[in-house]
Amino acid sequence: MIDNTRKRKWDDTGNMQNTIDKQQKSNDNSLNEAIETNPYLAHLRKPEKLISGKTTAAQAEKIENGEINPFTGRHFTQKYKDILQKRRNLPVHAHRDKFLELVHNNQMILLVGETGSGKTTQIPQFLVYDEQPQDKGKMIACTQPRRVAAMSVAKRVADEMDVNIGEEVGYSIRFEDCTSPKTILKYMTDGMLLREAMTDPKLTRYSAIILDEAHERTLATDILMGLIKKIAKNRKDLKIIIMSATLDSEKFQKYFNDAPLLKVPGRTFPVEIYYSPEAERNYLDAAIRTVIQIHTCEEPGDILLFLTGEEEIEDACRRLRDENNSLMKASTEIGELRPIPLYSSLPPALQQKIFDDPPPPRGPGKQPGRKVIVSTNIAETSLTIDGIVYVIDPGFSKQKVYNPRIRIESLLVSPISKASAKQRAGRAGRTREGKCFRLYTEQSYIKDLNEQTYPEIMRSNLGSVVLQLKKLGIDDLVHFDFMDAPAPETLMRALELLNYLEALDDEGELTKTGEIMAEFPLDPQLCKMLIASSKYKCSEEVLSIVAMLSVPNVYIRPKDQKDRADEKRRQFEHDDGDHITLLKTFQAFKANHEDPNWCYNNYLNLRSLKSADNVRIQIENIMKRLRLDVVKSEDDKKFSSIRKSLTAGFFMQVAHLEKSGHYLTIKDNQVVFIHPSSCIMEKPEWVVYNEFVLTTKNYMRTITKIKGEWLLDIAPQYYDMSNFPQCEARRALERIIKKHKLSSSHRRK
DNA sequence: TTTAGTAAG
Repeated sequence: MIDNTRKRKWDDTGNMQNTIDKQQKSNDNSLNEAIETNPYLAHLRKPEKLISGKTTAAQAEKIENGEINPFTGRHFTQKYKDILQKRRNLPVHAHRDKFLELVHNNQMILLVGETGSGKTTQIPQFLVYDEQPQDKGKMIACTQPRRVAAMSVAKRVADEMDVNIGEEVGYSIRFEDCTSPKTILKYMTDGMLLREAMTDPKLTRYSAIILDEAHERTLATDILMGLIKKIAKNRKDLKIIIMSATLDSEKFQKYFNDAPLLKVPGRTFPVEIYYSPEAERNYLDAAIRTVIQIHTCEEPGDILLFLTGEEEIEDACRRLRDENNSLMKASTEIGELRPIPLYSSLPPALQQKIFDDPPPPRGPGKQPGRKVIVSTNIAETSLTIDGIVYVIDPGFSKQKVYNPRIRIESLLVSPISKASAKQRAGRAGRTREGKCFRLYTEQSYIKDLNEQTYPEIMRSNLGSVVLQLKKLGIDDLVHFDFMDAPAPETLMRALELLNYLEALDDEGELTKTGEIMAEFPLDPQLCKMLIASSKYKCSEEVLSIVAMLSVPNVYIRPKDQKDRADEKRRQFEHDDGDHITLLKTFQAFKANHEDPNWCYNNYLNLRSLKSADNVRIQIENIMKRLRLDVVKSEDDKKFSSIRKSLTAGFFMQVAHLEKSGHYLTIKDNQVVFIHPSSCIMEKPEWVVYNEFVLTTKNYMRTITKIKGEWLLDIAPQYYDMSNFPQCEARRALERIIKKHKLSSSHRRK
């Protein structure tokens, strides 16, 4: 078979005479010469060697343009060659030499590349050709904030490099390690790299680390930045590249010791911004009005409307459907307006609808229809939708806030930042020129919006983070080099929690228990509960409960079928409380062989349950590795053992029933109520709760009844009467102590 | 008598 491409190649490098001349030069070298020049012998060629850390774009491109894949020794495929041409058109390609020059002369560099610049796929490859990590037995890591991104980019880059995914190019995310000893380029979630740092504190297996999407400032990215900065001092051979879309470059440069900054333009279309002339009283009304205006007056093109939450989104969709019905009745010309909701808890099949084609015109020559996607800020970063031409931005989103004084994380509808507003507007310019309607005044944009959203580390409970940092060997948290330091009070709260859980001793040193706890990808309270369950011999059951507590709510309750859903849920309920209900639900799911129909009929979220199953397997493996007993409890003691384990982890989240009939939380005496979703109907004297939610009232959600004496037995360090405020709970506990002393002295007699 | 922005380990 004559292969056309090879034939052409022969003619191109052509020059048969030249080849023959060369072959005649020296008999000794003739074989080598032939291998070098004869394309039919190309597979015998040794790939041209690049010198690590000293390559130029031209040298690297020559190899990329060649016939043999330097990483596998195989012939490049036609598919590779096709993709290569497209890669060369990416904006980042024009900056390859500049990038290499910066990498050669600096340990750390910052790279800002707008959407469509190709930075996430190309920069790691530029580095692979330059670093030659395989010769050093090392890898290059590129982190992503999200699992899907790590996975899909890795697959794309494996194609681009003409290798099999999981071999030279791989990825590593929770539940899936798709790498091999051959791997030289590894995409991974930022959290995963942080996990690796716990066993390999200097990250010795990497010769270069790329932190991508740094502007998102996830908890893990922030910690990694501090950590890597520290590692860099002791590992001069480690290259570090911080990449992001829009980045507060001055702040980043200052933090990274004035590292040089490379800017790469993106490939997007201009978006025209329109502001409201005056402040809107009700942004939801204004948003719906704007949708209708666009639909009736503007050119074809889909709309993306940002709202704050599920309920608001469903409500807006309903109203838009009504509006559409009246419009269609009023005119036969106008196209259909089809609202599509989008938020994370929506079942995947419904999420897919955002990619459907817009509705067709209602007849020949009539106006086409239009999709309007009504979304949370999931569409701001996590999901990109092509075909959006109009964006409506009311300027709000739900954001997590943490109040260390009352130790509560809650969600609050808050104004977005300028960075967020720009990101939202950008969503209109992905396919062609677009428009963004901001439902606030320009004045308000300039004066009221913060430049950047507060990073997560400043808005979160840091229990887990502090445990991880301790495990990473960071002893002095107060002086750890955070880009933005969390509030001292937040750190104090975390240290206090870990001390009470006996993960840290009074000097703040990690204890043996703390070492074990840090191994689990769970909140400290859940870790403690698991460890205790081994002692109380019910770890099989507690494992399931922990897994169920670490996934999104499994109980589905559609607005129009509440009663039926509640009735179905009742079959799993147990008098001891909601934790046991979770256990029974999970057990029923397994007993029914994870059947999707069974889930559907019982109003259970299949996705959540499957994910609980995955978590459970992972946690069980960690327990076995740490030699913690995984045992099934004896039936007669089962539920009290489980409740004792719960108490061992959550003794700081206890409420006591007062004579008034209200619950007060322990020590800080907040009035709290049992969440209406709880299966507990009568009011037990003592309850532990999993979380505290602040809505119309202060609610405890997912609660279980316990006994006062357990608190004294299991957590004497917290229930120390010499350090306990006066209150009914204290008096109740003192009565228990007295009774116990009495009965034990009776026994002694 | 009623919540859930997003993501990660």
